[in-house]
Amino acid sequence: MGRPPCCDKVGIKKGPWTPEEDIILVSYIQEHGPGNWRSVPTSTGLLRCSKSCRLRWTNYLRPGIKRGNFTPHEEGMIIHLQALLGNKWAAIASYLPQRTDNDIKNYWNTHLKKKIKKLQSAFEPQFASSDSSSYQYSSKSSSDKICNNLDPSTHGSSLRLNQAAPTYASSTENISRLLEGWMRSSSSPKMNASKLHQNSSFDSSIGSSAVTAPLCHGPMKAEQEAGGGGNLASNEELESILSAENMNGGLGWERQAAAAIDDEKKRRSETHHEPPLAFLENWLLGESGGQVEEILELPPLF
DNA sequence: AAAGGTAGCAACCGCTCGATT
DNA sequence: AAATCGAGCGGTTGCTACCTT
Repeated sequence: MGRPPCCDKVGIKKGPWTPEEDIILVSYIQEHGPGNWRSVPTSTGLLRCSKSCRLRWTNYLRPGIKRGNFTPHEEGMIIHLQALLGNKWAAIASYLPQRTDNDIKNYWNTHLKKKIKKLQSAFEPQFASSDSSSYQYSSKSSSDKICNNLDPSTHGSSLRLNQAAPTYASSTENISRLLEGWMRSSSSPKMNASKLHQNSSFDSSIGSSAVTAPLCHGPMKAEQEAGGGGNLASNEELESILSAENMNGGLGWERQAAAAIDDEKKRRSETHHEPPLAFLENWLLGESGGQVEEILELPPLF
């Protein structure tokens, strides 16, 4: 069945959003809450299509979004998750609650993909023929090498890893102040998202956003998105993985992760199944079990 | 100082899916 | 059952700032 475009494209403005448009959009959402995007252009007078309004909100204006440099730990998480999930940016974003899938995707394409390719060719000649867009661990030692060498502080990368935030972002920070009322109640991202989620006027969009997914639905949402249910391991497999992981008690977080990766590699080589994401969830989250602020405070893996 | 090249990122495009009418 | 809508997703594009020559 054919579906008409979200807008008739006549008289629709495209390109970068101006601060004035942002203010109009934020003001409208403050009053009505996000959702019913189709009515936003007509209600606000914005010459934008509904989809553009929604994207602007979810990728840029929505409260709780962290902008600017990615931390080494965030880099590490993205690399690990991309290795296991592939280009499932929304699923990856669900583990990095302050980042949008678009941000992560851009960061991967512009920074990490090159970085990994470079390291692959430098440390593992056998990597050279592989596609860096789907980086896989070939061995614990190689992953360790990569891990160690991804730390921007330990190698003189010419990449502009710490580029300042765009100047436009600073102008939208003013707009973000409009949202202070939402944010003031708590300084914790989890609390912010939770409180927002509790706010009935925002339930519809915030509750369904990828960024808040682990807060509202737990990482299983990412699991469902990435695996679609079809790639999940059986209960028996999960139990064996989890019990094997429990035997690693007392190891450091990084060693546990490496050990878990090793175990999973072995399991995958034996079963040729896709990774059960509960395994990933388990070693990423450890005991925190979805507590995002704890994830973010984990020691840098890279 | 100027021109050309490059990198980074915001935004768009096209598609799918689930819910609703 | 079909049509429509809202939302989500991944890939791609185009603008702009920065870098190099």
